[in-house]
Amino acid sequence: MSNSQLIKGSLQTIILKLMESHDKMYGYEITQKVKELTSGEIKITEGALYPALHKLEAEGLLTTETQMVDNRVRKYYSLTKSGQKEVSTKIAEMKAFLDTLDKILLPKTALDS
Amino acid sequence: MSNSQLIKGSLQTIILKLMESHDKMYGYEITQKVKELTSGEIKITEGALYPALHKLEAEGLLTTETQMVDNRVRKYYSLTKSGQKEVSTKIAEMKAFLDTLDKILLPKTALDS
DNA sequence: ATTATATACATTAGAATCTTATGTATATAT
DNA sequence: ATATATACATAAGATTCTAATGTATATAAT
Repeated sequence: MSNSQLIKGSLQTIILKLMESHDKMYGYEITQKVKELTSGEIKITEGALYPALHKLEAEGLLTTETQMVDNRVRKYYSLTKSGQKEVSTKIAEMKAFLDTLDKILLPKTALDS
Repeated sequence: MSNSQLIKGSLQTIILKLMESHDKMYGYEITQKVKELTSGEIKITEGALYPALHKLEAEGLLTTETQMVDNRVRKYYSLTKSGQKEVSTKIAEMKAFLDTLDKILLPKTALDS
């Protein structure tokens, strides 16, 4: 993510969640999809993306298959069974954390607006 | 934060936001307040807290005054003018990021529940 | 008496995750 | 000939965290 270093650690969750609605995706496609979905507000850099993909593969959450398309290599990633479970876990963890964070960040006068 | 390493970079925002509703706070007090507000779900470790406080002070967002209480040293932190402005900025940035994140993490069938 | 816990500060080693820069290679548009 | 897009990847350095350690006082428990 090239912009806000505000929140680190969300990249894995983003990747896994995207995979949930796409049978397979390759790295470059992920960067473009995220840019498209967020109107350019989140830009995933290669230096963050590829290590994250390699790690998710090493952890058994993603598998790969390489294809040649237009004389260029594409490495497609897909969710494994384990990966499918992990998506739900990671999303739940993030929601829980954000709910907890709200307890601090929301003004006590929570009935505003 | 002892639990989720999911979200790094939110500690500064947490500290500044807490300061907004407390004229002055000392380090240990912050750890207890956060634990209390989040029912023990977020535990700030000293290794994260003190460097963060020192950095915020170095950036001119916090000032300090030391007091002796019960024969123990307490270092009180307060928001500077600059710090007061920065709270709003940081909160706005975090909200913006979370809104953007939702574009990816929320299922397309956004009308669900 | 001694040990554990609470209060209160702080630093350090190591891990994890990011940015920025660089590298290789093909294809297309200017 | 150059820039941009597509497509992979690594490496140096920065930042931010955890876990461990250190110092010191006060109090509660055994």
